[in-house]
Formats: sequence, C-alpha cells, structure tokens
Amino acid sequence: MKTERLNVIREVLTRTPVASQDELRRKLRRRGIHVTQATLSRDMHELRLSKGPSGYALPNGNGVVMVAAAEDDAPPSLAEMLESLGLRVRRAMNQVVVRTAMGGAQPVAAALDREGWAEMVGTIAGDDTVLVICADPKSAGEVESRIRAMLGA
Amino acid sequence: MKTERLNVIREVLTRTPVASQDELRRKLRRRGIHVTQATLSRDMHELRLSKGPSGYALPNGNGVVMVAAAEDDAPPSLAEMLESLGLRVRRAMNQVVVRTAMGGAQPVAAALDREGWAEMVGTIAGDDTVLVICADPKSAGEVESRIRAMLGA
DNA sequence: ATAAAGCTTGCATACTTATTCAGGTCCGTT
DNA sequence: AACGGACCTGAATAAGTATGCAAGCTTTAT
Repeated sequence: MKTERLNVIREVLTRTPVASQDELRRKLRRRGIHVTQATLSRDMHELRLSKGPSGYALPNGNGVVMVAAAEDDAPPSLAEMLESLGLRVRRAMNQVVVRTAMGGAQPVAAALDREGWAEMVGTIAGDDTVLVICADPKSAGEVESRIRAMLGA
Repeated sequence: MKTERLNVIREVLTRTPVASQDELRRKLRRRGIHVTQATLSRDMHELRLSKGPSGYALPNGNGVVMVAAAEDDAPPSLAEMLESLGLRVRRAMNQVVVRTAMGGAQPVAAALDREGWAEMVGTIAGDDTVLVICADPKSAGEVESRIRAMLGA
C-alpha cells in the first residue's frame, strides 16, 4: 500500500541520512517494501522532500501540518492527523509511543486528547514523539491497535 | 572570477526561482557570466544549496552574508553529546531517565533517536530531562548501562 | 627565471532523478 | 458481465547533476 510506504519513508528519513533514491530503495527493501526508483521519485515529489548536501530532508514541520490543516475548518480528526503525520506505533507495558513526522507530535497528542478514550490516562508530546500513558498493559494494547488501524488505513 | 560568480548566483536565487543548473546557466549568461553546467554543479555544492519542489534554495533562510559561518554540519555523536551535556541516569521499570544540563535534553534525545537502538521504543525530551521508553525492564537496564558507560568515560 | 604546487574550468561521461508509456487493479455504473 | 475511469506501478528513457581528467593560470619556493 502506498500510504504505508510513504510513512515508512518519512520514518527512514528521520532516522538515517539518505543520499539517493536508490539508497532509499535498498533500505526499504530490507523492511520488506520492494519498489523501483521510479516509484520513489514520485513519492519524493508527493512528500515535497528537498535534497541538500546532507541528503534528503522532510519539509519543515509546520509545512506538513499546514497541508493537513488547510483543507477543513474544523479541527482535523485523529484519523486524518495520523494519516498525514503518523509514522509508527509501539507499545511497552502500559505505555504507547507514537512516532510522527518532525513537529507532528503536539497536534497528534492534542487530537488524541480530544478523542477522550477512557483507556488513556494522559499524553505527553515532544517534537516527533507522543507518549501515551494508559491505565494498564491491556488498555495500552487496545489503544495501540486502535491507532495502528488508523495508520494502516 | 569565482567569488563574484558565487555572489551573483546567491542574488539570482533570492530573486527568481531556479529549477535546474542549466536554467541558472542561461540566467547568468544574460548577466555576462558564461560558465558550463559542470562549474555550476561545483558552485552549488560549495554554496551548500538544497533543491526542493520549488527549485534551488540557499541554506539557513536566505542570508547573502553568512556563508562562511556554517561549517560543522554533521550532528554530534551520542557519546560527544553525553560527554558534554549528560549528568546522570536512572531507571524505573521499563523507563530510563537521563538528566542533562539545562537545555540539553532535546539534543540528547535526538542523538539517542539517531542511534536507533532496538530496545528503545521512543524518547521524549523536556528542558533538562530525557525520558526513554524501553520495551521492558530488561531492555531498560541494557540501555541504562550503555548510556552510563558513555557518561563514565 | 624555472619549477612545483594549487586553483579553477571545460569536456566527456558516469551517475541520479523525472517522465513517458503501457499495462494492472479497484470501484462504481450500465 | 462488461465498460469506463481513477490510481498505482514498472520498464525504458529523457532530463538533470556530479566527477575524472587534462589544460591553463596564479602563487610560492628554489
């Protein structure tokens, strides 16, 4: 699925420097995603990446946010938020960690708060990471899969 | 002369969008500067330009002045980071808390993220405290001692 | 002055990225 | 079921960028 691939690309770029599309292609292949350079070129364009001396870079945080927010007037739904900013979810005991595009953590946390799920005790957001504290491991698992579903969409 | 040409390039870029080196070559020619694409490629590298969806862009906003300033571009290693900013580490269940000098939490967290250790689920940074979420208590112990080793150095 | 070393550049060419074209797939309609 | 349209993708290739090499210039040392 394309959306999933774009998310993985965002994540790879935030974690490791990528000098060329072919290098990115190889890194994606190791994660089980197999596409050609042509497809990546299109993805790069869609993500509005820029290529500088230190490799590819994601557009500035607020840019990403604006793209998602400019459409509607109502506050964006959590699903929309995750669709455009979410990268991956992991769970550890009673906590869920959501990685987002740079600058995406605050809005995602706000959207999660707005959701008001009973299992969530609270959220904390940095620049690109949201920490969700749940009542217990079971609740965390529930929250994790709910978020994962929205990402996978 | 090369220096003069670099200045003109900076000026042209701030005034008009440039999509390719060949386009830039034509624009320079109209100003009496005649060089080949190969030379421009070298100039672009020297100016540390980046190419995005809207053409070439100067680094750091768009200053025509401070070009010699940016030298050390590579992000410092985690070890260097901890050496200068780290204070102490403590663990609690599956979490590791790293205290840093004031203002040091963000960069330390970023360096930890870059490290990409599998045991780490995510990090969140405040002003002087980094919270590292690990998969479980055992992983946290592993991460703790690794960080402690870098500190102790 | 001559030699050696260091820059800067053009040419040709290797390498990287964008695009065209030709299928596929998935839906909704007829 | 067949059709039509909107996407998505790979293969091939065009377009764009980087680089090895050699030539010409300038500076420094002999």
